[in-house]
Amino acid sequence: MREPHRDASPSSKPAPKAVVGRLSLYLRQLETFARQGRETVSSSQLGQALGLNDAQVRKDLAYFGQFGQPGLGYPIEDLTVAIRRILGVDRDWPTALIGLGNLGQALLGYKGFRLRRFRIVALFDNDPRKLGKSFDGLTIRHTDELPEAVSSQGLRLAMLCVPAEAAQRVADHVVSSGIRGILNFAPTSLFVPPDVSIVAVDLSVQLEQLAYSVHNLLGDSSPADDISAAG
Amino acid sequence: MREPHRDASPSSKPAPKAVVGRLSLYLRQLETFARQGRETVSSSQLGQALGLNDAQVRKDLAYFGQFGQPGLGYPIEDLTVAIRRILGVDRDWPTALIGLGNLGQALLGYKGFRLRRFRIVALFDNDPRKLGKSFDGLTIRHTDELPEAVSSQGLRLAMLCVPAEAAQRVADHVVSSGIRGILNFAPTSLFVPPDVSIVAVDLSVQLEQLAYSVHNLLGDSSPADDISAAG
DNA sequence: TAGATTGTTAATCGATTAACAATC
DNA sequence: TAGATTGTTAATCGATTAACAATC
Repeated sequence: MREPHRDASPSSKPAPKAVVGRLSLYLRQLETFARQGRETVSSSQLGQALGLNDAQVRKDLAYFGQFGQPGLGYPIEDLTVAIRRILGVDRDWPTALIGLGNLGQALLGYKGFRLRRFRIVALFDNDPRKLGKSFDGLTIRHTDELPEAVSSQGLRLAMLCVPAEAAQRVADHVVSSGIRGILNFAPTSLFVPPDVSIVAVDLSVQLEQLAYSVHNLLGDSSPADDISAAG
Repeated sequence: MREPHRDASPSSKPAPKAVVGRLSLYLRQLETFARQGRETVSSSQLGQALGLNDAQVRKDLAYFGQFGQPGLGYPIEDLTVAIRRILGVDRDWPTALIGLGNLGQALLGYKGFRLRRFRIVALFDNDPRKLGKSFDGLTIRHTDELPEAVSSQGLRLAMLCVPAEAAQRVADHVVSSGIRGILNFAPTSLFVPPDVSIVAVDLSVQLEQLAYSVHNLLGDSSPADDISAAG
């Protein structure tokens, strides 16, 4: 048996957003290592698997506590449990899906979310042709019914897949219904109060970044021959 | 008539990745302004619409040339054209979609890509049950046929929607087939040669970031009452 | 013990913001 | 002209990497 780690938040500094993003990557990689039957991992091994510097791995983890043992590395099982708790993915997240166009319907079927305990338990759309239809055992309701659903179903997050023109209006309604986190798939910037979190998934922006680098960086000159990693 | 801007790349410094990402946001906002009939915009107006600092807007644009006029701001039409050219979205990008599970099928139907001239013109999947099936007038082929398709169809980008376990293997094949840009939807880190660009779209990581901030940042303490923006 | 590896401080690097002369 | 706004330099802020004593 190992000693429990000392403290889940030893320093008072809040973790930067970039650190939290990497925490998700660490979790996923640790799960992969665990499936391979490994029991410990060093910061350099974990970093290598993700294309990150070993010092960065140690520093990131140190934001949240002391999880490793000098000379031995990090216990995979314990660290996995700790990161799940830090991220808040050690419980279910009842989630509303708003907007059932192409993308919305796909997200509904996407297994990656279920795996991570994000449960889509309510569907909303204001298109009269869609109201009342069912997907996956869930009936599409009008967003007027959001506040009721938030309290009766304990909704905490919403995935927003509505057209750009409607996004801010719907977001305002989502927020006033009591939801505190929005994953925004609409291609537009949203403004929300500071006690609401928002994460933008901007597919066109990401494709444009790809186009830029293929177009500008690689067409003519080519850099050194190392290897680059990306999630 | 206005003077043309002086140079599309006046400084020798390469643009940081973050700047390129914001360039996409500027482009989208400029298109919105243009639809509203506006002809010029100042850095502070553009920044405000996106939740960015005005100095940052000016500095970002200055990486690529002199587009504005002191006292007047930026001409929307000209700047739009310039940014499209810089990003490389002033032309079609023939794109392969690899992996036609839930997510892949949804991306095929997603109109946002077409709007931006990313054309999905070839489908690949190695599941025997899917081979030969058609979507949207395109027949699903085995990835063995990728090299041929790259040369005959001029494919330049690939969207990778295969399971995590297969992703690296398929990516290697995609790269050896001559594709130079990958949009990776598989929840795993990929390693590619330095002359290949890769952008990760990691939905679970993004949802976990959302869970973290809802869980940790907002539950207890709440910060000041300004407003935050996100794409 | 000797070798490995952590947690953390210091050094480096890069990105954002403020300030302002130049210019429309 | 006076007011507005750019492009750019300097100041600030934050994030990454290197280095190393402490520790298993």
